[in-house]
Amino acid sequence: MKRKITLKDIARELDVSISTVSKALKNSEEIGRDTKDKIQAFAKLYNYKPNNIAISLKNKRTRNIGVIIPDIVHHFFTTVFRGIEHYANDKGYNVIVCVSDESFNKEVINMEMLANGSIDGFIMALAGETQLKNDYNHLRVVTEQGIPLVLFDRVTDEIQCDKVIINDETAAYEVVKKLIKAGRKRIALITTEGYLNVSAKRADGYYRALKEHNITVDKKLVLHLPYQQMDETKSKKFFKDNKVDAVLCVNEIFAVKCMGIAQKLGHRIPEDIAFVGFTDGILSHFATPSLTSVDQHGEIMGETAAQMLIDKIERDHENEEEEVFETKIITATLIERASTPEF
Amino acid sequence: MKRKITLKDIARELDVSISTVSKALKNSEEIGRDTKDKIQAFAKLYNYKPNNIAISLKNKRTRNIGVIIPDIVHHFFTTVFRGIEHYANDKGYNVIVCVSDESFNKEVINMEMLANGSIDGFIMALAGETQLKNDYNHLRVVTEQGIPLVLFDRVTDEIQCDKVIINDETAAYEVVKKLIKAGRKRIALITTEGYLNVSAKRADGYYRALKEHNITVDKKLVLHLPYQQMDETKSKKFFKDNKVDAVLCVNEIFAVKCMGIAQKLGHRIPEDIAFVGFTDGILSHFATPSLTSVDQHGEIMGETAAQMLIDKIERDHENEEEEVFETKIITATLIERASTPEF
DNA sequence: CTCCCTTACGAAAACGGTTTCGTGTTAATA
DNA sequence: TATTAACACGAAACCGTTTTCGTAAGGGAG
Repeated sequence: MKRKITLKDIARELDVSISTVSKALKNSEEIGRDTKDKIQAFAKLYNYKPNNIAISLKNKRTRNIGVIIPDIVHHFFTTVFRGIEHYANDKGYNVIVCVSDESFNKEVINMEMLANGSIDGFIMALAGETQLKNDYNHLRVVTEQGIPLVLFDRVTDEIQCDKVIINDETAAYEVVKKLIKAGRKRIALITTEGYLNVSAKRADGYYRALKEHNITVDKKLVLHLPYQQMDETKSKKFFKDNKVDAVLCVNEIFAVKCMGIAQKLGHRIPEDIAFVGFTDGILSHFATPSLTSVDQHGEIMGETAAQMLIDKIERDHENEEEEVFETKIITATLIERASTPEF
Repeated sequence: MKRKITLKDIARELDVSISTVSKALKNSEEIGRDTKDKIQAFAKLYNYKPNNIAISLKNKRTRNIGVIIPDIVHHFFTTVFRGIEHYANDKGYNVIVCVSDESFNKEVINMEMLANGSIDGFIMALAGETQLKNDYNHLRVVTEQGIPLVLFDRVTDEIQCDKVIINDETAAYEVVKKLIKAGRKRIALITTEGYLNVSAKRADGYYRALKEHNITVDKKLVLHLPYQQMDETKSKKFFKDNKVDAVLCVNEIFAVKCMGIAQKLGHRIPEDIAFVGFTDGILSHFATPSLTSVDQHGEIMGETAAQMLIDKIERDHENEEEEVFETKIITATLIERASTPEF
């Protein structure tokens, strides 16, 4: 087993000082041609690579960024992650991922683990539980320590930091407007239980569109389902009890599942009921009929978040000017497929 | 901005030595009650947390593990990742993820980046290109340095290390056997182009089942499609040209897409054609009809891999006994749904 | 009073680098 | 020949810990 070789090893073998070796490997002008050649050849021969940890300690920079997301087996979050990973890798950063499983405690523990020197900055989407508790102390602690933080998608106004979100409210508004223009009168909203920032915003857009077109909101047409799982009986009852001609769902699972239920009840899609979902994932493509869906451009969100974070990390080292925080808004786009009439 | 406090800061403030502070915070018997109380109180007040990087440097252990996978927007890999992350987190390890994008070069670069001290061990699934090139030198370099490595799913016999795989061959064999028992005569195989270890094994199982039941293999019934995307015209032609009554697909995308094509051509599923896919993901649940699929138990694979790796990492520190490598085989199970007749 | 053993703490090396500054040698210049 | 600048390199501090070893002070025994 060949243990890794260090500067000290090279110095000893070649009978020079450690500083000389260090400089020679950085091709410093300070070192003579012959000595440099000798050292560089030796280093290459023995495949010398500097130890990242030692460099991190010295520079107080790890070139790692920490990503904390609620779930990883989830199309949108993995898409964002891909964007982050690509951008970060390009810039020479590695990504440490922690999954909060929507749990407040896990989120706190993960942040504390990483905040003690392991990373140069955080990118995260808040756990559902955190949003519910409305407790962001762990975020505050981290930012006060001067660790850059970028929130995406699941954000909060309580914390001053960079943010990347999509125009959820407007996107929902536009979709509902299109449905109204297409002649739909009884438009349902299927959303999550509990408090999720993004669901609430999508609902806002839904309400605004209805109001603007003088459609009175029928509370019966808003169905709340448990997050990330389906309550089959509840949704079946919903479609039996209510006459609807269009449905906006805050995610694609709800949409696809409800399309199935509606179809079984004899409704034709999109003739009788039009369906639109959020999160343009794999399900939307392959559903029957294929689902018209709001594309959140996760990869772009990820890239944007990573760019904002790395900018801040690298600027941090130059000066200590007043902090300015930005919120970037990604524009969602509607991907039209077979579950809606042509708009 | 409160910068992080160090041992040195505490020592200075309380007018004791750094060593005393270090020992006091570890509750060492060496330090007097009063001094310990004083130091511990101060540390708590100022929220002292040791710097991970410094500890890593000192201990030559990072408590990070590196995971390199071909893709992250991919149900199976994220499932495995979830298993890894959960187990690792439980044991106090963090996970650094790199995505090779199926590229040999990226895989090599990522490994080199991480191998220089950033991680204590690797868990990886080989990139498609790596399997094609059959070049595993980067893996060899790493293992020779004494860095533990666990391969999963996409493995190779060329490298001696721990491995976790599923019984792909047997699983495919069993499926095809069931289809034959159910009276199907013309069973097709839809697999990937190029060289993917797992696809090859699944094909082996397919051939073995046919042979054992004296069904002559019809090369026309084996369709090769480009990986992770669909060649629509090619597959449409396939179903027009060939009369088949069952199809085994090496992934669920192929299966769901081909079901759609077959249905459009007027075939009933499962009466005319039965479909079985590999990778029991979200698509299998929501397809119409829902897809009978081989569950690869990704989460268990991930946990198993993480357990093997961490065992090895932590054993490494105890003794330098002869290395023993294991290959653990996870048993895949068939999830029967509506795309097959009842077996 | 001396000797020795605890007790309680500090000095220093080590982990593997980077970087500042000092210095001996040589050659050019006055 | 004396002065000096350029060159080439080394010593040492530093990043934040851990850990070994040394030692001063104090108390008890003889």
